[in-house]
Amino acid sequence: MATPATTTSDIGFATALVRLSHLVQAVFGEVSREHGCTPQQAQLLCMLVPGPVGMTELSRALHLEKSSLTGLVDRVERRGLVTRVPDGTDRRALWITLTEDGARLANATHNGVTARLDGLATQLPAEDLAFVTSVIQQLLAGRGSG
Amino acid sequence: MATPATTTSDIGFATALVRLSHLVQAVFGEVSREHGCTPQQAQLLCMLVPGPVGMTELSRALHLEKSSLTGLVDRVERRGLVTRVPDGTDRRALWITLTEDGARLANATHNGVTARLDGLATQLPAEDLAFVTSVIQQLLAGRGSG
DNA sequence: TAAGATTGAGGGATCAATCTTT
DNA sequence: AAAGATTGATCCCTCAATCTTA
Repeated sequence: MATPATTTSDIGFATALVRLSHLVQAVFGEVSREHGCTPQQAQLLCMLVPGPVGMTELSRALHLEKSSLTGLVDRVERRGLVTRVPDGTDRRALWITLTEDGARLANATHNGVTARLDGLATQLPAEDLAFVTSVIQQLLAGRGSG
Repeated sequence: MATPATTTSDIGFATALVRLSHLVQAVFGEVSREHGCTPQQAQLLCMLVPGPVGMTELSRALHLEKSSLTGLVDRVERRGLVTRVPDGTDRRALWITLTEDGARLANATHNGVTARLDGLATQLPAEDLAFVTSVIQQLLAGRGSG
């Protein structure tokens, strides 16, 4: 396990987390913009890759209020990336489904974000990378991973 | 250096970063709400603790467009947490200054967020914490630090 | 009553255009 | 023309209230 040289400005753990969070958000935003959509729209599309999902489950998965999701689906549907499909048995419920364009965009942005984030760690020894990933998982498990 | 037990669902580095980012954002939001403001307002106030700052420098520090900052300062000024002070020599420029209420809120939220994030790592051995912090710093240094 | 979804008000972000001062 | 700041249009979020269906 390599010991990284401590830089002159030694920031605390909390500050490091806040800055890292900003970096991740920035990467997500950049990649999405390159593909002509917003990061929120990209997140939504990626959730739909395995198959159609209902509004309620989507709002839980994306940690969004129902009303936020309504607006988000509105805009993404307007762009022709998803469609609202009525449920056969429950007339209240809707299934959000990817169009072909939506599926293409979902894959492109997911691959882009993953590549860019993994690319941040190319300088890092493989075992350090694995260790940090593992520690982060522990932190997430300690809370609701929210 | 302790080796954390690998959990059954072994997620990748990129996914770990995205989830961690969500967690940090959530903590920031919770603490700010407990203190009666939004996370963005809290961030702004914290920047002003050392002393008054100009609009242009603030927008750089917060990674915000000038227009976003105008609106943010508008709302925070309406709440009596900051004031716009004209520059003596340049009649275009403004200095954003904390009121007493603003300074109180800035300190309270900063301490709250730091405590909560540090609290996430209480289960972690001290040397693991230091190592992870150091690795994150390396990642940040590799880019523009977000 | 409860569940699924939408609407409306307000805070927050970007982008493009604008206005004043330098 | 360039710099400091604001305005307007659009997207995104929360919260509270509402409408329909179960």
